Formats: sequence, structure tokens, C-alpha cells
Amino acid sequence: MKSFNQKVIDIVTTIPRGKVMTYGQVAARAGNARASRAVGTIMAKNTDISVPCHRVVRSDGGVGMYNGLRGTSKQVLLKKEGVQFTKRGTVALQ
DNA sequence: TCCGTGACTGACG
DNA sequence: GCGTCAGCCACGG
Repeated sequence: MKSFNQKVIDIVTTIPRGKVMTYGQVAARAGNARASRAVGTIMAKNTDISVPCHRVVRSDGGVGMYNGLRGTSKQVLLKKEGVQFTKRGTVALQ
């Protein structure tokens, strides 16, 4: 049985290019819809570069934080992958 | 086992 | 629309 941590990593790694998921969605898919906070904690501690954590955004579409950096680089990266953004600068959730 | 921490979320005022 | 509060959960010491 994979630990919650491992599930989260696996799920995030599975997110296709040009697509994004919210922390809540990842948490739900990992087994606990309310563990969104735990997901954030795991991502923050995780250092595996093969995990496209920049594809994980907040439920309100905000990019949240990315390895200590606030938004910007994460947002640009997502745009390059084809993710749709609103004029307000938030991610257009599917 | 208990406690502190945090890349979150939804509800209120 | 924005700031604050409290609940939520996994992890490490």
C-alpha cells in the first residue's frame, strides 16, 4: 500500500502537459478530499524534480506558492504548456 | 504518542 | 472583494 505521500506524487506526475489540478482534486484522488493541506505540505517537503508540482494550483485558480516563490515563474511555465489563464491572472480550471 | 508546521479551503464579517 | 478564523490532514522530531 502506497503512503498518502506516494499517491500524491504519483497523481501529480500523471497530470498531462497543459492541464492542471487543484490541491483539493489531488487530495481527493489520493483518498482524502480534505487533505489538501497535507498535499501542500508534502509538495513543499518533496524535492523530486520529476514531479510537475507547478501543475497543482489552488481551488480558486491562484497559483499559490512554488518552492518558496510566489506565482510568477510557475504561472509562466504553465502558460508555456498551454494552460488557459483568465485576464485576472488565475488559472482557468477545467 | 503528542506537538508544531504548512505550497490549502471554505465560511464570516 | 478582502482580511481573518478555524478546521483539516500528513509528516518529522
